[in-house]
Amino acid sequence: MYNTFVQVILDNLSKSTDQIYTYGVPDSLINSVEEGKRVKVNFGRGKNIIDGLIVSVDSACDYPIEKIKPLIAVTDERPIVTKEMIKILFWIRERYICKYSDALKLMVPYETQSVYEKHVRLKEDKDISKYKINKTGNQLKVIEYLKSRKSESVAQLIEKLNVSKAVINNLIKKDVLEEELVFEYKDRTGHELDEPLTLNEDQKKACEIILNSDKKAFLLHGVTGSGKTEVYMNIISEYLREGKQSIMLVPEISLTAQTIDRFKRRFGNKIAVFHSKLSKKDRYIQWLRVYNKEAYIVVGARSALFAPIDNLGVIVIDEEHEDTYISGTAPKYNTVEVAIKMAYMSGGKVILGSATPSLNTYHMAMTGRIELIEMNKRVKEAQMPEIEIINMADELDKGNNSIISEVLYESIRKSLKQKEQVILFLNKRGYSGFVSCKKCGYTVRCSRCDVSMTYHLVGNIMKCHYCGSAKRMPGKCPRCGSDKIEQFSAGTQHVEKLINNLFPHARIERMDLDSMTDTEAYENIYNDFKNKKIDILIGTQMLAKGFDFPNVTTVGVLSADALLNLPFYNASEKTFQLITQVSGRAGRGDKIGRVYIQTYEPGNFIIKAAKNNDYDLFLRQELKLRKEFAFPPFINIINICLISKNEEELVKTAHEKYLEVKEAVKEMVKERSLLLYRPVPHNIYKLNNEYRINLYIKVSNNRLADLKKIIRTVYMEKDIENIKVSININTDTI
DNA sequence: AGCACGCCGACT
DNA sequence: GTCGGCGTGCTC
Repeated sequence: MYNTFVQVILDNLSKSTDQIYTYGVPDSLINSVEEGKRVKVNFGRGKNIIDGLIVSVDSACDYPIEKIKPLIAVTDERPIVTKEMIKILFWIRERYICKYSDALKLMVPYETQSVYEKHVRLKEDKDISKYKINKTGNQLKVIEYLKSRKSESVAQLIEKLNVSKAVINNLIKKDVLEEELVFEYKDRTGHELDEPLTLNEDQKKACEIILNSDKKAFLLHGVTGSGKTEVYMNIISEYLREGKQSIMLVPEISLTAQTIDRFKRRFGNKIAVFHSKLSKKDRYIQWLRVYNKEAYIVVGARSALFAPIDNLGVIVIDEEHEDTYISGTAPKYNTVEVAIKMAYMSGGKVILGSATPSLNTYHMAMTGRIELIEMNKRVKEAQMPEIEIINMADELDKGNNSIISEVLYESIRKSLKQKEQVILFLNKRGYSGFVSCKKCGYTVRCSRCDVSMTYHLVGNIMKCHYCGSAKRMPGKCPRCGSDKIEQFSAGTQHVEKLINNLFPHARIERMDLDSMTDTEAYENIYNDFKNKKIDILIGTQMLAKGFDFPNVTTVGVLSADALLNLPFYNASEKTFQLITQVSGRAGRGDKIGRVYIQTYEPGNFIIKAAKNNDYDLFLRQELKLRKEFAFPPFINIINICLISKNEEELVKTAHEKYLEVKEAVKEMVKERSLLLYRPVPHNIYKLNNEYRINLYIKVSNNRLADLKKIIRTVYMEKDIENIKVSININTDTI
């Protein structure tokens, strides 16, 4: 019946249909089928047509032939996904325990036919003069018009020559004209391009290593201002010279406008920018420009990693430690992981750049999986600001119980007096669940997991976010005996008001969007701050990126503790990165900036490491703790989050599923390669009218695959009614 | 996810 | 008798 079959991944199906399907290839399509092309097929009893992607073409099949349906159509003239990327697709499904269709979504574009315009042109091989034209002369008008140009859009012809569509259709029927679909993109031309800068020794060495080493992936560990961007651009232009396409990833487009501008000025219209805020049509236009090799450099956020490239040069991931590189929706992929996998599979290279590399990445460099390149010198000998640690317990002794210490207050006053600007950082919203001593900085932590425990009003107890173990809320500080041990509160809601009272004449703005959903609001504040219409800007970590203004002379972190005590195993790492980044906001110009970190725990190693810009201290200490308490990179931690509007059902299901897992992992627990904890409520138990329950499992590398199989059978084989399942591997952020 | 099949209660 | 309730199971 058929002699050719295709294996197809179908778009948009449920868990119970998460399989590869076989379709028969009718004779008419035999020459069109190829791996990586999209197809249209029938599926199920209905007549509805759905999209799929061919993942292999075979001459036989093992499915009962009478049940096999034919392909309806092949969508693409040439593959949109390479063979290597199909392998990556399969790898992503395994690695992140998701559906085929989840992984597929990353790689296929949202097609928008409207980017094509229908054009007509004269058929070259026809001798036009032979043709007899009917009396109106309209057809002649069209022919004359087209003689002087290659082609013209049908819409333009109708408008300019005042003819009807029928005239053109008749000419097509007579075979005088032929149709074509033309993709028009208006280039930003006429830009004068930047010349490459002369590289210093460090930069030259970095480029040489990257281009000549056998290694596939590199960590470029360079302090702020060491000139990493120039290295990226140099490598990219080397590959460009070879005709290879490259990917330049940035954490968030709107926060990295300067970097993108630099790339545009250097590479002009060889750049395609993948914006999260682009319209579907514009997004597709950019996609096509890359696919058609009109653009050679893709600049964008994490999703740009899957741009349609079949001759990869280099993938650059700038600020590789940023959380935005971990996808928030299924598949919850880690951009750094996928990029390295891609480099190993496709022949390209990966550069990970950061001043504060993530512990995982640095660990990979230590163990030789990737090559480490250090850049310690600044291009311009800019003065790094002095970081001052302020013990808030001393402030209390002095009788100052406001959220602003005396020194910070004085510094703000001085800045305002000199018409300079101030940035103040708050903790991430909503996290004040931990309990600490205002005298000595002691915090209640889980003795098993070493994360801060969260206070629960019911029962007056402290609970661990990971293992669920509980402690009685202490009446007095177990370390210093003080009764000033209480639930921490930074009073984030009132900060703006408090600052307003302290500095009534200052223009104060608050920026607390946690996600960049409202780009316009962000841009307004950014521009107002740039134009000095704002004196004091209060905000969360987002202010740590992109706010490079020379007029900022005071930067304050109101409470480092609120960060340090986030109930996550990587809270220390995130705090170190943030303080380092934050302090870079002060004194970007000639003026020397002042940075103040307020804390009840001035002796904490993270605070010390950040103050002294000592990555090594951070690294050694934090690795030791991760090893001792069994967290990544020494073990895998898998988080399964169940989400439902129906609390009762959720609690019941979470428990039932937990018991299923418990039974299945018995052996692994016995052989000590797996730790299964009980289901625990999510830190924000109720969000958007939904309840959330977490299950944490720690597992060693050699049993990871076995555990994943179990998780798939318990949670992914079929949909659980009214319950959403979200699986995260080795990531745990808010 | 759809869609059909199928096995039970109240209707012209 | 049969219309339709939605529980169950299959889709290359």
